[in-house]
Amino acid sequence: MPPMRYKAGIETRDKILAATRLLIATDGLEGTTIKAICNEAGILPGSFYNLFDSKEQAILSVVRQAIDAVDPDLAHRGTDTLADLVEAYVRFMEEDDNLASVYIRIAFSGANNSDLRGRVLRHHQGRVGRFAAAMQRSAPELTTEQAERRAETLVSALNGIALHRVLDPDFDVAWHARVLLEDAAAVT
Amino acid sequence: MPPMRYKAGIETRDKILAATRLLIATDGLEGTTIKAICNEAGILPGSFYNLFDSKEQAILSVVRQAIDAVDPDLAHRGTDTLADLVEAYVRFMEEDDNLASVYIRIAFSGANNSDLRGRVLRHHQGRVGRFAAAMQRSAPELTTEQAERRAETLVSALNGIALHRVLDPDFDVAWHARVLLEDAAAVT
DNA sequence: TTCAAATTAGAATGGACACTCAAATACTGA
DNA sequence: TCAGTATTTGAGTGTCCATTCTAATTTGAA
Repeated sequence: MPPMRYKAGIETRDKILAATRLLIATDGLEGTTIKAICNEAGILPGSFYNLFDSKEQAILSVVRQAIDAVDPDLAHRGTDTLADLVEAYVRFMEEDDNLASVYIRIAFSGANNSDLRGRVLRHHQGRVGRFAAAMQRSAPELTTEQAERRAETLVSALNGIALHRVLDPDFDVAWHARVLLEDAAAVT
Repeated sequence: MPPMRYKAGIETRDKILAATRLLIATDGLEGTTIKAICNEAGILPGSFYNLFDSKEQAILSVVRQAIDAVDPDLAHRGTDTLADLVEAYVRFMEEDDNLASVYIRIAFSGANNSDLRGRVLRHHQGRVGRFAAAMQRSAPELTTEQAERRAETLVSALNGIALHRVLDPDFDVAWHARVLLEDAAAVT
């Protein structure tokens, strides 16, 4: 595995990642074979293995992209409202179409693979934490544990919405997400 | 494929279905191989193919069981409240553990297979319809379309909860489902 | 008890898959 | 231009999978 010194290698690597991303998003993990990736990228298996040690490695790269894209670092400021967080998720799903499908498909299809599972679970924890913090900011009477639990409800429900959209591209994510948000807000 | 006249055949068939159900629930579709099924059922491939035409057929049988179990025919009376429907779903998930996991895993992992996809989608439609009807019963000011949309939100969100539980068996489905229900009820 | 049919055993087949490798070609710094 | 390394090629390897087949065994009705 020579270390990509020439332009051609970098371009091929990008083509491979784009192909992998597209395939996971549209066909799921089981449809994402080396042959399919090479086909989509317009290369041959030898080239793939010149740049990646394994299929797993390419998939992990794409998953990392997806996880990074779910909540942009805006959220780190610690001043976002719940509405901001939900809106960011909705925007991600609408704009970063394929990456969003990757995120959802991996979170649940690939849940048996230990590497992927760990990565996704850790990310989910952080995500719930951020939602909980935002809830407490707007409703300080909630204990941390109460906020965590309600945040878990909301995040899981949002994932359900996102999941539905993977199956039905016309599903109006923005509308349904807003309903969940408003319902939750009306109570707290 | 001789037509199961003897007791032994029926027992073997049951063992195969139980093994398939367990494997889909715990390992997902990709872990459900003929070898694994035979292993779990304590038989050999020859016996499997004496009773089923294909692996697909066994899986479809299990999926049919799961779909039938999601909402027992109680719901057909057309007098259920939203709370009844949610409670029935929660009970299904808590009592029929493996079948519930099968339902969720198939709905999303197997979403590429045309046969499974059609079956699951059709079932989902009916399910949303029943939730919408219950909503309209308790809030007659809603138009049919409004009720349908809100029902879709709730059912998707519930599926998100159910999905989370497949990944984390300790997830408190009943509690989170109740939160969703109450939040939705508080608004309408 | 007997016999035809049901059931099981278990090796064998063919295809798809992830991955390897040696040879050919393309690139770029000197 | 040229040498040396990056990159591509495409056929090949071994493994695992679903499925098939034939011979053996078991069943139960008469």
